[in-house]
Amino acid sequence: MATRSAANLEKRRAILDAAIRVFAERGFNHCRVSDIADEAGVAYGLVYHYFKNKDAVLDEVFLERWGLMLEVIEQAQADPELTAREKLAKVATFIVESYGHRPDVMQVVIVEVTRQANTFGRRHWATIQRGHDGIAQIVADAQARGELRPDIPPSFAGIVFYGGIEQILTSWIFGLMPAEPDDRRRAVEHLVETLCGGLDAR
Amino acid sequence: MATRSAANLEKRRAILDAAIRVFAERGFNHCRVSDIADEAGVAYGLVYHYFKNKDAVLDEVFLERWGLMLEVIEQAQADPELTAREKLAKVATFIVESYGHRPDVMQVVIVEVTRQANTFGRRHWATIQRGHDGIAQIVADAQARGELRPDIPPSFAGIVFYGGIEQILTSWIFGLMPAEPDDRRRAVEHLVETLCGGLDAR
Amino acid sequence: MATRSAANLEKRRAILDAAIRVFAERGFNHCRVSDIADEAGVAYGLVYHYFKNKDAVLDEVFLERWGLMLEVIEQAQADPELTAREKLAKVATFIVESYGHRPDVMQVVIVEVTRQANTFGRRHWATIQRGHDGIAQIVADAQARGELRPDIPPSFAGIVFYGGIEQILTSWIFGLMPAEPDDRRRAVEHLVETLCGGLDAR
Amino acid sequence: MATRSAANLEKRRAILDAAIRVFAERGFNHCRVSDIADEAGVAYGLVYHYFKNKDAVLDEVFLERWGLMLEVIEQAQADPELTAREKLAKVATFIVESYGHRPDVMQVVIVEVTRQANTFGRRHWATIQRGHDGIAQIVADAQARGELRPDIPPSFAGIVFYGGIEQILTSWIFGLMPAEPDDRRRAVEHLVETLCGGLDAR
DNA sequence: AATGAATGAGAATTCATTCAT
DNA sequence: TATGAATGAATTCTCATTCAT
Repeated sequence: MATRSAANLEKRRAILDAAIRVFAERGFNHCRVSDIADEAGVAYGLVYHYFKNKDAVLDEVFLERWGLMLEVIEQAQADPELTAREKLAKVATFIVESYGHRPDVMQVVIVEVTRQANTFGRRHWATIQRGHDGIAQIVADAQARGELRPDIPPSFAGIVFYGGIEQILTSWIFGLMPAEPDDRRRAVEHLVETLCGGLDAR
Repeated sequence: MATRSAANLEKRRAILDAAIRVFAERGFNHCRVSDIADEAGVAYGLVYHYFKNKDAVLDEVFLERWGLMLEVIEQAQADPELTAREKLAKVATFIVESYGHRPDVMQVVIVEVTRQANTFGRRHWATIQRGHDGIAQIVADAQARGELRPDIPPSFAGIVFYGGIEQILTSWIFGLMPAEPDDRRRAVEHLVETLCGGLDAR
Repeated sequence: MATRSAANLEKRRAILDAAIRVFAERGFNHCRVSDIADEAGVAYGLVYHYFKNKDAVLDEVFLERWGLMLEVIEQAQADPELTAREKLAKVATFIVESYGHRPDVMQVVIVEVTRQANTFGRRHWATIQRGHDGIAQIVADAQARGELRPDIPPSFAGIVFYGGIEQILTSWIFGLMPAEPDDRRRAVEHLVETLCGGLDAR
Repeated sequence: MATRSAANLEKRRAILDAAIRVFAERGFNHCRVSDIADEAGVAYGLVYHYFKNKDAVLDEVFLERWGLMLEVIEQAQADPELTAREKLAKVATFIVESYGHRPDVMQVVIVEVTRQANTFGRRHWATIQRGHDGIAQIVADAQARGELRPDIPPSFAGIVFYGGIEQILTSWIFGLMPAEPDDRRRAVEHLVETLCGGLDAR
């Protein structure tokens, strides 16, 4: 029975993983449900057995990954040991390394969901915002401690920070910038350094 | 003949303006060519007389506006009178005030083109990059003059700057932040202040 | 073994009863086999254990009830004690009271089978006709006895009688006429009186 | 211009006529929209140019014919020269001869619409009822004039009359009774004679 | 007897684009 | 320049049925 259930979950997982691959390769709108099924090696109808429709597959791909990110943001924010810079670096590192490990997943999350302001982005707006808000909270906390300057609205900082990361990943996704391990590490450093230290010469 | 031509250009213009309205209202993918024609008050086929296809209409909406921005960036970059901060503020102001004057145009440009990494964004990637590059150039120039710190790659700074603005506009477009004249002014100030001054307390 | 079998028949019966409910509520074509199973509280596949397919379930619902009606018609026809009017009233009463007791069953029989001339109606045409023929026989017998006029073909009378009842029940099923006990009693009286006595004033 | 318009209407008409043929031959549910288009000799999409969807085609086939019948009923009812029997005969004759001239149309109207209590029948219930009501009005008028007995509710008589005719046509449609010109003439006579004169021997 | 995962055929609908007038 | 009728490719989703366990 446990085996049965596990086998079933395996098929469901296979569909999700196949979806990530074909969504990343062809884009959500340019792949058919049958492409997912073929890639997963299952029958067409099984996709609809496990998912309400094609949208629901993408929803789950997004929510699964975005949920992990939200957890990291929350942990970072709540960690009393870390400075604001360390917290922001931790968040940025997680996102950037997510791309390092699973560029396909991050491509789907960003290209097909968060940047699709008219469709999936709008549907998941609240969830997406929880990410911005978490970053904003990190900033607000640091402002309250006097660690960061108080005259920039935290929500604004959160949006700019996230916008910056998203643009970086977009550049990687489309091969406009190298994304080797060192590039990724530097991206985090530069991002934190830019936003916290500022571009001004000292 | 001149009158005739002017009348023709008027119809062409009417189609473009109508397209902006319907693209902004329903999104490029959710409006039909006939919606554009209806909104413009012209016959279906006339859209195809003036434009190769539906894509070409959006292309032109995008290129028209993005071209203006590129000019502003170029002018700012080349202006020897301005500091880096002033140049960045000029660019940011142009974008932000473009949204103030024509939120529909900017919504179409951002939501339907620059954020559509798989379709229009990819097609116009080179053009979009010219914007990032212009900003990068402003940073590079300032670094060479010792006005900005030299250890952040200018191209990186350009991407983060643009990513930040795009995210701000996206928030405005979807009503997640107020976009009144004062909000827009402050957004520019905060953005420049964040990126140049940094968030760190002094 | 007997207990086992009884338990099994109970499940089978539960499926049939569930089918009647969902067929009546949503219509045969708008309910899935899983709806029947859910309503019966059994697993999907069990429906296919007891029935060849979805059609077979409806077939049985129909045949079960229509068989009862055929028996009543046969009994009425064969009863030497009854006049033609009494026989027709007996048949009409049975149908009308079937609706009184089990409106769901009669709805399914009429809406999903006898009126479906292209599908189930056609399949069960012979069975349905046995009803018309039984009524025709009642008329023919009465004509032979001089009780009814001989110049109306009995088969024709049977069709009109049945068509009249079916239309009455259809009106009830869709709430176009009240179907309270008194309405039902009067419907029988009026039907027999109309067809035998005629509408002409005397 | 008139030619153009006429040509267009011709195509529309061709689609309707083709639909009647394929609906009659295969049944509404068993034919695809492409069957209609093929039969009409037009492209698939043209069906959707002239009709909202497949349902709308059947709706129009029904309404066109049923409208004619309603006119005949109204005329008959309003004609002061006619007796009730003559009025009912006129209505019955129109229906029966409609079948004589266009058995395909009447088959579609009855089999695919009026008998489809769960789908099209329900949608057009109000329109269908106007037919029953018209007949009921004929009966009511005659009762008021003392021409028909007053103790049978006119609405009831209308339902039985219509149910009788529908059942007759259904028998014809499925070849269960001959429907030659003489059969049709006799059907009208027998129906009127049965309902007005009654089956009782005198 | 009982379960429910797995299969895959089938059909409506949309809409960009063409083209005759 | 202007019209809008005509074309037909493309894809989702449903659900009856099968079958391994």
